[in-house]
Amino acid sequence: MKAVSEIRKEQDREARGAKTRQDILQAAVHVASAEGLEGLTIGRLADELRMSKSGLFAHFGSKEELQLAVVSKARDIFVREVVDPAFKRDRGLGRLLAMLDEWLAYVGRSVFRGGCFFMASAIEFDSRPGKVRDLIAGLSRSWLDALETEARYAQALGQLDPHVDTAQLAFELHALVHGANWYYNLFEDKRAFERARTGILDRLRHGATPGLLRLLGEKSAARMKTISKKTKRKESR
Amino acid sequence: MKAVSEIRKEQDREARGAKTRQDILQAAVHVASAEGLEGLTIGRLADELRMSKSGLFAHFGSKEELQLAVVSKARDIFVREVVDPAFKRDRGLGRLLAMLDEWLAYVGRSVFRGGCFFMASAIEFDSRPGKVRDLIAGLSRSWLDALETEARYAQALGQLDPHVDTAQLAFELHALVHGANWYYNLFEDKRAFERARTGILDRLRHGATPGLLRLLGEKSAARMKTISKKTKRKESR
DNA sequence: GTACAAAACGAACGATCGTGCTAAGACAAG
DNA sequence: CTTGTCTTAGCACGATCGTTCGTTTTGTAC
Repeated sequence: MKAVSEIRKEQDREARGAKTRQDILQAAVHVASAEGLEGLTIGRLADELRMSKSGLFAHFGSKEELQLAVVSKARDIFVREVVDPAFKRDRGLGRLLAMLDEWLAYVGRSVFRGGCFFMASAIEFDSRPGKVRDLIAGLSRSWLDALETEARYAQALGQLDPHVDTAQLAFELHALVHGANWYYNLFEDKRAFERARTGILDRLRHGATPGLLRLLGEKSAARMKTISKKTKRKESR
Repeated sequence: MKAVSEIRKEQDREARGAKTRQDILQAAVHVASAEGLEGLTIGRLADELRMSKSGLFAHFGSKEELQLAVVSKARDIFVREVVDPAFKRDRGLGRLLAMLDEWLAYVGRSVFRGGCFFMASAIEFDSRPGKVRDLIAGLSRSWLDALETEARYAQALGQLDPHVDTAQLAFELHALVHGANWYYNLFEDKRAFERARTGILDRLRHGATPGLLRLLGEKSAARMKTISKKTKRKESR
């Protein structure tokens, strides 16, 4: 057992160290998104933060622990940028659409330098067993499940045809955003997002119940205005 | 100008060296698909082939040249494994479907250890300017265009509704295979391919002309047998 | 003030990176 | 056989990798 004062002291220390740790992770997450989790280097990171290699290293103890911390940090950013805004919407079709829209927007505003952090790290680690891979796979699974869960809510709420295979739907919606991330980052072409959104709306419209189809139509029309107005003319060359 | 004999001699040398070069690239392409093009290391590769680092290095002159050669080699393999089989089919919907099927099959039989080589390297290099990135982007563009071209043929042949936006269609088909590659390699779950194929057939059916819809239905039924028979039971848990 | 613990540092470890430089071996031309 | 060219090897370079170790700095408790 520790005295109160000792605990107090430790908390202060931790708070002080935690500040540095967060600064490190903030920088690390952006380096990793551009260079990959394996390309992320302790020396390079220390230089960027004007710290000593050993001082930085002491916060994590091993490179793998650093990578795990970076993935967790990326998760926090993803939650803040995508999940939280979307979850302000009511459950069901509205939230599902918001999740996809926020996700596309987060790719589009390049929250991470190298596109969606999790798509990049998933492909980097998918054939590299270990804790890092497991963590990435788990987070990816959760997000995919969250999409499917929302589709099920939409069914329960009568917004989506109950005959629709929600796992299939989640797979396809996910694939469309994946495709947009790929297209946008490789070709630097913002049309990727229109394409993805068109696909998403088609998938959702396909299983929408007649009553809610109008609702969806309104929503989508309102949202599409922002993006597609300028590019629509370009497309009809 | 060179004498005939000199040219003859050089060709022999080249042929001898080219054999070694091909052996190197064969190994390199598989290492790169698992570890990434940047993770591919000259020393590691030399060990694997029981060559000296410098002897191997002399074939390329720089790491970037090696990477470029590896990407070209991967292209050759992709052509042999996917493009050639698909292009035996007649132009139009048949070939388009064959391209996607062969592509999925090539991902499924893990021609490269780390999933589809080009998806992995595209994401690795998309935020890393240089010749390698340009080469990958060019090849990706060609393949995407090839999909769209075939869709246009399908329209010209009356197999596909001429109102369908072929660029949009190609984007979505590509995204579905992309999604399957991601899902399969991350979760090691072969259902990825059923999902992708279901999505692909939905996309094609959507714009199919009434006459050819029956044809498509037959084709898809014949092909689906092979894959989904065993997994269909698993799914209905 | 002294005592103590956490945080950060500096220097070095062995390993490996990409890349040169030089020489040995293989083989064809004269 | 000599000569020249191409292939492969040997060796070393400076840099950087992840990691360890002992020390110094910093800030709080007494």
